[in-house]
Amino acid sequence: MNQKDQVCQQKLMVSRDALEVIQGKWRLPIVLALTFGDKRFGEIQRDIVDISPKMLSQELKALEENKIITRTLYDSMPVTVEYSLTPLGRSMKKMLDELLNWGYHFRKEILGKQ
Amino acid sequence: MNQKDQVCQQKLMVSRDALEVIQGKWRLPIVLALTFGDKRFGEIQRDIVDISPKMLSQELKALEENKIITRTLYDSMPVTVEYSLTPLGRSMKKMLDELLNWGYHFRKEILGKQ
DNA sequence: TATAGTAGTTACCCATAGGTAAGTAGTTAC
DNA sequence: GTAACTACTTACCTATGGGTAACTACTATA
Repeated sequence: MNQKDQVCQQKLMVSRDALEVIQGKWRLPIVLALTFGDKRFGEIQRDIVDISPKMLSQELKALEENKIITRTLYDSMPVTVEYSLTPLGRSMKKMLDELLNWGYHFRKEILGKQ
Repeated sequence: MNQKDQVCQQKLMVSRDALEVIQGKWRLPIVLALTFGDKRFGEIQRDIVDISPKMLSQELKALEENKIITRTLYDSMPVTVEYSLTPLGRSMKKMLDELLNWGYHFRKEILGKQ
């Protein structure tokens, strides 16, 4: 295996690890919503209008397990819970920005939106 | 709805469009492999060692439909087919780079690899 | 007492993403 | 004539991602 192939293999491995974390319909949207500031369960649900509480709860848990978000419970009445990005979560910003950049481009070029 | 919320909604829409194209286990790895140069069916299969011919064929078709790759048939003996990135496909490079950057970071921080 | 708001959970179902294994078709080389 | 190379296709199965609807638990307020 030559060096080019080795670099290719290495990148494929890394992309695999990364994809495992951000796979699915909802994780990136949730992280994206939290880049606009810490939010409560209900707020995220109002942002991402068609996510069900089941999926939101499930995906928040997965993101917390991967150290991308933090869950903070407040003993207010009624109880509120706030989700915020960890440093690792905030480190996704550039990636998200480039995803959005490409997304705008794709919408314009292929979908003809805007 | 204030301006911040509008920007958030807009970005969520765009991320959704983008995600629909790159969703799944194999599409980004395929695009990544092709950033190293045009490749034949069998070459991609050898790069991405655990992809089945069925999935590779199916995902190549999807990527072609979304104008991200091109399929070129050569009348050699035996017939060979080459896949290459379109300009739209090449425009994913920055996004892929940032995904990999984040992936390296994540591997180091959380998975403790390398 | 009932309604509404907080943040979920639970049970059930279905579509589809993806895996496995075998088959197709044409040509070349042994 | 059979194996091996090219590039797939087809049939079948299963795991899981995701949807829907209803329910839980606690408190405040009307």
